[in-house]
Amino acid sequence: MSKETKIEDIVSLAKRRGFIFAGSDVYGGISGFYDYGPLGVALKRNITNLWWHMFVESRDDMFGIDAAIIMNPKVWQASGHVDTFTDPLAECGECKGRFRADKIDTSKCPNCGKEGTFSEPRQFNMMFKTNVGPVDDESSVSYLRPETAQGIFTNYKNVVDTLYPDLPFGLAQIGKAFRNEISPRDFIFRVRELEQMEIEYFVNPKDWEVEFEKWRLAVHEWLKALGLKPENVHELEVGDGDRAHYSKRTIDFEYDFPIGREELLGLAYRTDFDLMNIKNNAGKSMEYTVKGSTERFVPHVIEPSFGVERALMAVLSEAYTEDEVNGEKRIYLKLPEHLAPVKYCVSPLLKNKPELVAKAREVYKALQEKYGAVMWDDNGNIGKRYRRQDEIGTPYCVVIDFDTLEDDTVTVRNRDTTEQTRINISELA
RNA sequence: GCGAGUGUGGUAUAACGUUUAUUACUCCUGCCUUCCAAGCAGGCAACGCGGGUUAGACUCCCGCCACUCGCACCA
Repeated sequence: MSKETKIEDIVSLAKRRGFIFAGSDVYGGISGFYDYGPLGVALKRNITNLWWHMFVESRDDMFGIDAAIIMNPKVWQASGHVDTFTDPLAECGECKGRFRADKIDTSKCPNCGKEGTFSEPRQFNMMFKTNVGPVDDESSVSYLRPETAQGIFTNYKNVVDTLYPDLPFGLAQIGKAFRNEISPRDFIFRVRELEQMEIEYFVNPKDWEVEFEKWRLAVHEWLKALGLKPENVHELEVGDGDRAHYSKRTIDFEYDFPIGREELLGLAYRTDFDLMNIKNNAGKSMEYTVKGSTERFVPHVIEPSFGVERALMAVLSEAYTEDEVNGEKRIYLKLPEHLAPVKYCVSPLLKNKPELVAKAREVYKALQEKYGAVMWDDNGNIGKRYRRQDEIGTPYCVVIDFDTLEDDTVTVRNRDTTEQTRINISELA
């Protein structure tokens, strides 16, 4: 990321090149929702796929899950979300302070001391409400999940009953969550519909510190794989007063976004809080019996929680680069190859030479079959195509020229260095 | 949700109470082009939405929506 990169530059590029659009754009947009265009989907998928590969497919102790977005409302009562988020808040007309109407004497403002200035209490709940089934009353109310974690906890027993994995083991999930934020801000940083990649890692309580440390290191590996420079990543040890009540240790991983240093992901030790909240029909907690022993306990949980949009925004911020070539401004996305939405762009050097076009088509087809994410471009001149590909972060441009017809070699132009090398078609990859 | 500000093609912008709303880049078509946004010809494309004032509103007024910045919120 260039020092002076502004969020507007990224927003503008994201729209111009088909990465990210305002939600419902043609109708004037809707606050807190964004849509992904062709390039954005590709980039986002590359990120989530990388995560899934890294934390699920390549490990023996991790299992995937995909729970429904709408759950039994009891889930949100047990987790505390219903109570926590239905606070009636009243506002003082004098100092604009907001207070729990059920916790204070609303005849006098505890902040400025004015009397009789409070508004009627209003409900502020971050959960999106909906009704399940044809009846539209209190009995049918449920919520769009405000986090994916509960979908994992509620399936803990199902997984243990079916696979009975050794501890420690983890369940991973990628999915949407919804929060009715009062004021969504900063592009895709704070949104009302978001995607999370979450892991609940179940451990023997005596091992939590060791496992927590392993996860701390694993998180850094992940951030490295995203191409984020270590100097832009910061660990914030969340202090006693600031942690959620159930957490004994939390590290916020922050990133130097163009909007400032903000939270990118969280790593929390949640003790046995979540599993203790869930009881089976006999009122029993989710106990785990260590195989071949009589040791029984409710596992403790370490939760690495990743926001997809924030990862995406960090990747874009890190990759956005402006420099000068021949006195002209060049904008390019220095994306890691494995994240780039398009891996190769194939062009004939000249569009009006049928033999070049035919040969280029051949190469294009071959690469597309092998990699999928390949683009064809024969518009304008070659320099223009390079710049176009630069803006979407395509690492390599392959050009077919007259020599290709003779000896099957092509020019491969590197996005970051703009250097060109001549290689045989068979060596492409 | 509160306060302040801002809304013109995809992006960035100009002007104006009254002809067909300016310009650049992008984009599309054709010509040309033997490696970094060249050139020529043509083309698509905008006054956020609704109401009011007016003979006439992109321009003035009101409401809504969206965005930006503060506050608050971020369990």
